[in-house]
Amino acid sequence: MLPSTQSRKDRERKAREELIVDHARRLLLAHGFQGFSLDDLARSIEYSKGTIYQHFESKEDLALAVATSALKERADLFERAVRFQGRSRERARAIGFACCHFMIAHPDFFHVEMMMKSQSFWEKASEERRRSNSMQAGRTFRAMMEVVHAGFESGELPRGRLSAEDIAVAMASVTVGSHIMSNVPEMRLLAGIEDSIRIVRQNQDLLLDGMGWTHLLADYDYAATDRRIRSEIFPEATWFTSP
Amino acid sequence: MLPSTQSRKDRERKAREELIVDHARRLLLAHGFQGFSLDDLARSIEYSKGTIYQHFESKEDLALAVATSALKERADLFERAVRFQGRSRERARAIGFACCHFMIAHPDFFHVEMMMKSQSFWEKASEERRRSNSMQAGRTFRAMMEVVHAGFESGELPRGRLSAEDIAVAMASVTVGSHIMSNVPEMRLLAGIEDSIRIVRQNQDLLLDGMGWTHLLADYDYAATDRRIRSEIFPEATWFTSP
DNA sequence: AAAATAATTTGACCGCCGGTCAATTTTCCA
DNA sequence: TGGAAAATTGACCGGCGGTCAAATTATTTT
Repeated sequence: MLPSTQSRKDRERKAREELIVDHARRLLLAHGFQGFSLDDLARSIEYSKGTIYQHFESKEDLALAVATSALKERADLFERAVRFQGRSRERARAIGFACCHFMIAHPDFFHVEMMMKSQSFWEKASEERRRSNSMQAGRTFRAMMEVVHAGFESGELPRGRLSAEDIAVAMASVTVGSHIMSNVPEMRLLAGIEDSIRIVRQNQDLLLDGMGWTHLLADYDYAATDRRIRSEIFPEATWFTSP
Repeated sequence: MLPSTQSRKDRERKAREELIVDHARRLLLAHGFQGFSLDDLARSIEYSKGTIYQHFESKEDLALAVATSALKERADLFERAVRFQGRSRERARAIGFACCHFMIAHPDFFHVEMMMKSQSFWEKASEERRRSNSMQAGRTFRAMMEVVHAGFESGELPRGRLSAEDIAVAMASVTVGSHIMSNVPEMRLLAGIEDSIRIVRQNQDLLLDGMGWTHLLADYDYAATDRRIRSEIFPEATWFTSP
C-alpha cells in the first residue's frame, strides 16, 4: 500500500469528520441537544447513521467535538488578545473583548457549553476527545494567566490575598455568569436588559476594578484602547462600538 | 357534594403533587434530566405514569416544578438575608451568604437550574408553572434591589454609571458564574480549586469592591459581620467558617 | 342496599430516538 | 479481472415520553 493512498484516506476521513461536525453544530444550535436527532444528521450529511458511529462513539462524543471545535476558536482569539501591545489591564481588556467577539460570532453557542458543564456528558465521550477539549481549555486558561502574571510583574495588579489562578478564575467566572444572566429572559425583563454585551463588559470592568488592577476605569479613558484592540487584534469585528 | 369532600380531595391532590415533586427531585438530582425516567418515577411513587400526567403536562413541566420549589427556598433565604440589621454592604454580604447556604444545602442542584436556562424548556412547560417560577425569581430580584437601593440611599454605594438593576444583575452574575466555574472539573484542576465556596465569596467581594460599595474589604474586617449573619439569620448553617 | 353515574387510575400501546451489526457495496491489489 | 479486505448501509432493538380506552373506585340517586 502506497503512503499516498493512506494519506488520501486519512484526508478523506478527516474531511468527512469535519463535514459531520459542521452539520452537527448547525443542528445542535438549531434544536438543542435533545432536539437534534442522529437520523436527521445522517440525512443532512448524506451518509448513514452507522457511518457517523465510525467517527464518534456516542451522541455526547459528537457534541463534545462540536464544543471543542468552538473552544479552539475561542482559544485562538484569546491568544491573539494577549499579544496586544499595552499595559496588562489593557491586555486583560482585550481578552474580555475576545469573549464578547466570540459571543457575537456564535450566538446561542453557550447553550451547548452549558450543557456540557451540567450533565453527565464526559463519561459518555471518548477519552481522546476529552483530552482534546482539555487541551483547548488549557490554552484559554494559560492566556489569562499570562496577562495576570504580566499584571503582577508590572505592579499594575497588586499582589494581595488572591493567587494568579484565583484571579483567572474570577475573570472567567464573571464573564460566564454575566453571559448567562444577561440572556435569561426572566432577568432581561426584570432588569430591563437590552444589550447583553454591555452587561458583560461592565461586569468585567467592575471585577478588575475590584482587584485594584490599574488603571481603574474611573482613572482612565479606555475608548482609545478599545479602538486599538479592535483595529489591531480583531479587525474582523464589526459589532463593536466603544461605550 | 359537601365542601368538606372537595377540600379533602384538594388536600389529597396537593399532597400527591408534593409526593411526586419530592421523588422527582431525588431522581433528577441523582440521574440528571435525561437520565431520569417517568417510568422509574411512577414506580417510585407507586402510581402509574398516567397519574403523573394528571398533575404535569410534560417532563419539562415537572422539572420546572422541582426547580421552582427550590427557587422558592432560595427566595425565602434572600428575604431573610435582607432583614439583616446593618450597613447596606453587610446586607449584600448576607445575600451572598444565602446563596452559599443554598449551594451547600442543595449540592448538584445548579445542574437543574442550568438546564432550564439553556434548553427549550419553557415552551414545553405549562403557563401556570412558568408564572409560578417567575414569581419566585421576582422575589429574589426584589430582595437584591432592596439592598442596592439601601446602598444608594445611605451613600455607601456610589451612584455612578450603573443603574440599580445593573448592580443587581452583576451580583447575580458573579455568583452564578463563580458557582459554575468553580465546579467545572477542568477548572478545578487548572486552577487548583479545592473550596468552591471560598471562590464564590471571594468573587462577590471583588465585585462589590469594584463598585466602590463601602466598606471595602480592605478597610473593614467582616469576620464579626459574618458571625452575626450566621447566628442571627442562618442559625441552621453548619458549614460556615469565616475566612 | 343496590343500581346508576361520575371521577379517577391504569398500563398497554404509539412513535421516536440512540445505538448495533449482519448484509451489502465499494475499494484495492495480486 | 477476481476475490479478499474495507467501508457503508439501514433494518432492527430496547427504552423513552406521552396517550387513551378500559377498568376500577367513589359518589349520587332511587
